[in-house]
Amino acid sequence: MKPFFITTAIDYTNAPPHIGHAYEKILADVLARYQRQRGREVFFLTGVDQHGQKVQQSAEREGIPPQEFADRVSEKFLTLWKTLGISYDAWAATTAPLHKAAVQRILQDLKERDWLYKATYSGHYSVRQEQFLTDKERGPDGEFGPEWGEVVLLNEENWYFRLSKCSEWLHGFLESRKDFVTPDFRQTELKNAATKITGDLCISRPKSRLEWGIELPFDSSFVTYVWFDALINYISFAGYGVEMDEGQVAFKTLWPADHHVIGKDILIPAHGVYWPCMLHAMGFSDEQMPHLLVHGFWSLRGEKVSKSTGNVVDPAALVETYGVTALRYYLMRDAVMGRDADFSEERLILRHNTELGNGLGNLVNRTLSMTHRYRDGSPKQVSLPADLAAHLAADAESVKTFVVQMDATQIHAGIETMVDLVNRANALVDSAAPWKLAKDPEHADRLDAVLSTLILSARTAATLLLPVAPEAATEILRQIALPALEFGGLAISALPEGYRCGEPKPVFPRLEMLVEGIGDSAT
RNA sequence: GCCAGUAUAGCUCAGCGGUAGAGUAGGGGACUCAUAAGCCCUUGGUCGCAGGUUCGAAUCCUGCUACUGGCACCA
Repeated sequence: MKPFFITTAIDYTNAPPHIGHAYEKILADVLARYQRQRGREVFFLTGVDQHGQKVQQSAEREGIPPQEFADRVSEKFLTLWKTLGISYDAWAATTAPLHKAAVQRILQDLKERDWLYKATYSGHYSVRQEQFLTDKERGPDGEFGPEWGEVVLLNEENWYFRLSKCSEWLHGFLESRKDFVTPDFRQTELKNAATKITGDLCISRPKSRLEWGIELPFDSSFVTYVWFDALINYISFAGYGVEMDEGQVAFKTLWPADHHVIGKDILIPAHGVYWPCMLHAMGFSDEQMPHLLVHGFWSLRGEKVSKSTGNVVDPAALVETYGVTALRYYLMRDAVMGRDADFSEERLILRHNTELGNGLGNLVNRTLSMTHRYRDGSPKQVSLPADLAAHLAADAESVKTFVVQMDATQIHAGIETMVDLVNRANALVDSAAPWKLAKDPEHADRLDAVLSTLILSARTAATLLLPVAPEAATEILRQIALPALEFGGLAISALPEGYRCGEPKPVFPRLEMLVEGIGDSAT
């Protein structure tokens, strides 16, 4: 089977990471970990977009070289991904020589096949903002507002990609590949929008305006702008257009990407129109087109997260306060794939304390505690009575359901399946009442069977939690002294020979609400 | 303006043609292995509004309202 190839958007190194960046990477990480757990080889690519005007401007403001500025911000992302346990296999930094070489090779090839041409654009240009203005920027009076400063009429030469040559192909493609985009309502949106996107795509900036980019191989007075730099990362870092050496993963075995995980803001037109058209122009067939997994945004108490309102949530601070387990669990649990979600620390704490602490954590704790108290950690091997066998059979069904849900990228649903399994196990503890069984020697076998069943259920629950909360799930497995269950393996209804469980210790300490929330800087 | 999405219990959401559901929060009870957790029972809703189709609609259709988003020749 082809390796599972998953990418995220590469983050722009102009501003430090916020909760949305963290969410996207955790999302991709959970899917990557899940696939590895299933035994599939995984190539998980993430990275940073380091070129561009804003980086150049920010660096100038601080009086340092753009590379230094980009590296500094990149470092913040790298640190955060380490904190969050993002298990990426490759790091796509767009200033890497390998990437530059691939971009230039692709541009040269497209130029030779007449996909690129040079043309002059003339329009209103804001000297202060260093950008061309459109009618959208005009005020109600039809004039450009004072925020643009001096506006001049300017002619500028640039290189263009013949996007319009692809429009017919794109429409056909979106018609035939119904599952190009997940969720499907995004594909509908894309189809409607794609028909309105006409004209060609400007892919360059004159160096007089922007130096911080990859030089066009056939015209040294220009750098390529945004998309032919950033989007190419998905293939350049997978080995496309790069000289192969020993350690390089062969591009052909990886492509196409199983998921480009992106936010809804960059679907149209970048990933939904430009990217497939670029690939098409490069000679990729319809079968070689990747799949887009589009996620929603997090708002903060119903408000859009934005720097101007100061309600940006710093993921590093959240980890500091609540721990990586609670954050990863909450973000995956409360956001329905593809839809927007509202972030609140109350809910983060609620999810953690009820489902993880009271539910799973307590199940593990009480199970191990009783196993030690009544059986010195080693339940005797007995054949299971019908009710307990049925309980384990239900667990096996839950695993199947989980696999279906995770394969469909419905992570929130998968977690719910885990929670259901835990609730069933907790109910079993009460209905079987081991503390009563322990008082009567006649029920000795029954007690062994119940404890074994509970340990096996806890193991299954920890297995399902593993992709979402690897640290905590690993700790549970350590305490119950069993390896994770293998997906697709046969249901196991017995503990191994000579089994002895470890000492229980709370894995999910209760979280308390702080008087002042992290996102409350405005108050 | 065009195109979508959402509107169901205080909160988060599921149901998508056949007598209103889950979790959580609130109330009550029995228990004691456990992170005063867990278990059982229970109070909460004229399913945004108005029409229509149907024997029957939260579920399909039409219109309206509110909120969210995409697009509108942004190089």
